[in-house]
Amino acid sequence: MEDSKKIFLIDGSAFLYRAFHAIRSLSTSKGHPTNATFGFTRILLKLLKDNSPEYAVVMFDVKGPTFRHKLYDQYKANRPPMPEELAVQIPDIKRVIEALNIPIVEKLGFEADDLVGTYSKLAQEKGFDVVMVTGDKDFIQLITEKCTLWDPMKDTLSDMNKIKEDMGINPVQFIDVLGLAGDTADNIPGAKGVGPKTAIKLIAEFGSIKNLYENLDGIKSRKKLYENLLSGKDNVLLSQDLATIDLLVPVKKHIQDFKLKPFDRKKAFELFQEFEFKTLAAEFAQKADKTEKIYKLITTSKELEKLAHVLENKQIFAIDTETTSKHPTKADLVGISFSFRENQGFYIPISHKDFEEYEQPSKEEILRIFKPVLENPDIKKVGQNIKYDYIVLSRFGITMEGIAFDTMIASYLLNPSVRGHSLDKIAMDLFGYKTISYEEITGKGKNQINFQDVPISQAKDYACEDADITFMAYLEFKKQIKDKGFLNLMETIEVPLIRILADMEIQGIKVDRDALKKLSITFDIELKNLEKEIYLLAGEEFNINSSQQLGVILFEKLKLKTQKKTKKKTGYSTDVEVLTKLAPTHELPEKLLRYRTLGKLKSTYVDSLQKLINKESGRIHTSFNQTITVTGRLSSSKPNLQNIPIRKKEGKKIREAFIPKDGHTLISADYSQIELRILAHCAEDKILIEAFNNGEDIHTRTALEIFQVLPQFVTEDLRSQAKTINFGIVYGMSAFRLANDLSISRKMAQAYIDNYFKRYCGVKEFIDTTIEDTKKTGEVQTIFGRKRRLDDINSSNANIRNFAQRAAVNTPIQGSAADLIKLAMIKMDAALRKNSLASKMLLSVHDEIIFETPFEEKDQLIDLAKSVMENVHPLKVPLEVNFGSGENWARAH
DNA sequence: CGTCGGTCGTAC
DNA sequence: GACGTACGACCGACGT
Repeated sequence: MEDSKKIFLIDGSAFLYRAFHAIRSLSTSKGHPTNATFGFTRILLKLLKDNSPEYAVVMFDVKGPTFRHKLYDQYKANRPPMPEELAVQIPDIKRVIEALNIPIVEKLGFEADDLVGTYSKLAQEKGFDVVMVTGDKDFIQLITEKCTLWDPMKDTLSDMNKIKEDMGINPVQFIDVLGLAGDTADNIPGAKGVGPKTAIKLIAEFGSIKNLYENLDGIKSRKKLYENLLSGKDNVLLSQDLATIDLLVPVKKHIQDFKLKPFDRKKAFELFQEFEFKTLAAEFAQKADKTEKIYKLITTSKELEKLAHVLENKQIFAIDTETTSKHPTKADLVGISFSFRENQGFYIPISHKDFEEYEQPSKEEILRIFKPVLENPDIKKVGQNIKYDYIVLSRFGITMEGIAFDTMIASYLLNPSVRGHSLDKIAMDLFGYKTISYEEITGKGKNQINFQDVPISQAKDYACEDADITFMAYLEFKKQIKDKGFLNLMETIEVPLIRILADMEIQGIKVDRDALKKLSITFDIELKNLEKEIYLLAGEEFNINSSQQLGVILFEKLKLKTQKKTKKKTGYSTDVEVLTKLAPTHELPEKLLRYRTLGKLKSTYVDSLQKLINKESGRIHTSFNQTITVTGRLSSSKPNLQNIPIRKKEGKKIREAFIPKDGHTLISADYSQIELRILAHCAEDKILIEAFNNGEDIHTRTALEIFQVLPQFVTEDLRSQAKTINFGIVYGMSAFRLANDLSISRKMAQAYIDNYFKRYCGVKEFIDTTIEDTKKTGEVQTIFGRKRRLDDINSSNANIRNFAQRAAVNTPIQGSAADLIKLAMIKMDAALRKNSLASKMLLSVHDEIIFETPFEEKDQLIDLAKSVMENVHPLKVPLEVNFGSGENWARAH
């Protein structure tokens, strides 16, 4: 049996509105609204993807009077005009539909409904199965055995049976239902007092409006209804006519005209770029035109020497390495690619396993020919995440010099709020290129092969493209970085930092594996015991790590007092705050708190750290990420060494496992109150500046100011409260939160905050003007000109707006601190070299630098670091650095 | 079996 | 609703 053909009749007009309202706000960077276009496009693409229809057409209403207006001059009279924001998107939407090669039908004097009705009839006559795609219930009347109604947004399908079951009527009787009930949205009156429910009941009972009126006496007992129907008869008959979808619109196009053709991918891509639909654009992008590209494999000595010679005579070139691992500190070089001209690339295979028909140069030959160029500081290099290449080359025996630009960092500086600055993304953003993906070459998941096993010819295309696009992106980003005022930041901070971070990663930090092993065992024993106790107290075994299961135990089984819901309202919160509050009422919460603490330490630190000890070096080599945070801070991962515990007793044990190598000591240099000092500087607050200039204890000073007491009465408790407020101010803390943290009333908390701002009026003014300025410019910046856009600051949603306001205040402070410590690292590195010290910088933790120093260099290092770090950049207040040293990180801090 | 959002906890 | 910036372990829902 042959399947009959299917056609989708899409009610475009209904979807305009639904798409418009479903997505609250979306617009291009120029402010052109795109929410409806995006919503519409998404529905359309999903429909096409899920159903792969052979035939489809989109129907639209045409602006202007229809036959219904002639019938009834009040038709749709109460409907407000289409919002301007939506109206301007209609041409855009039609362009998208055209690019997708889907036919559009519209006709003056008729609504989309009538076109759907007419074509539905025509299609069924030709033996098609019809799917009407709409959210409009009026279409129910068109449902037949061969015609169904699908609402893609609710994903509900209505057919004959469903209507019969749900309403007890045949679909065609729905016209009469609408006649009785009317439709407020369309200003169709119907009968007074009769809504959809009553109307359905009546039609189910009487079959039709005609029959209802012929037998109206039958409902005389229901007086009100009877009277309403009687007096509203004219309206009902009119409404019935208005609700009837026209099946005989004189249309020109034939069903055959609705046979779909493939998308015009190029057109669609260009549209999606214009509308800034990044993901969609990426989907529709084309690969770069290979005929324009010249990608060459370089293998023979002659070719290698020629290439090296060409590179030597370039001002700058792009370099990219292919390796055996994503982690640079254990990656071995597999190949190198270069580019120094758009659309060109050269690939040197070095340690591919399968040579195919190619000869592969030896490591010695590569070193002999390329080491001089790569180590020449006068020949500049650009890369995409060139820190990675630097580390890999360093392991290969080449210390790259002359790093001049990094496209990943450029992309980040231009917009730090974007997540991810991969070359793929950059290629898409700048050139609309879809690059060959790593997975395309190596496969993914368990089938992924090592780059060493990638055939050389494929590796060549991939590697050359990366170098080529890096060079192209460099040319473009160089202009943008200069034009937008980031050149100084780039050249004096970010680029010099690359090599320093790389050296720190290469250096790594020593950990005492045995100490971690012992700790793991100790924790494990206590965890096992806690587990037993918890099961006993709970009366059953469950997964303690599942906050969901735990919530059920605590609040349903044991009926403990519920405290709060989780942030996303998915269930009971069981966080530390809740458990602490519950602790006095039951034994279980206490045990859970202990279990959580130990479990966290064991899984996140003790066990994970051991796995990341490098086999060659016996040390841990974190990755410092330079392009992650929105404020300009560095981040650290694999492992994150910026959140190693310190505050609690058990946590300290983990820090104790970080140790110096033989004959060395760990030295920690940390900026004291750097953020508050920056606040003092930016806000030019008299009291804050005075306090820092006098070397006062800032928390004591704040206590004195806001509690209005004499210095001798500032107790440790008051100082601690003031400390909370000092930190809170930088984060935009509310009275609510402060009250909670200090266990005081909200009123009291508000009074503290008011006092704070009264005394530190410069801070108050700084906060206000920062927010005002951000509203105007849409961005904030740090002392060194690092910028972050905060368009949300003008959001109509108070939550979103408040969030942006807090970020607006915090970012210049946190970001400036990041700038300062980065600069300090750069100057420190230079100072170590200049003084020929053997000390190494190992880590940077936001306001702290950790050094590994030979015993005999300790005093010299501290003197040097103190002078360099405290004088890194003049501010309106002095910078102060505290030092600690010891046989482990805990002692050093 | 991988992905992803949610929750929780660690740091500055 | 209510404190900024990160990373990551674990759970559980969901898709393949």
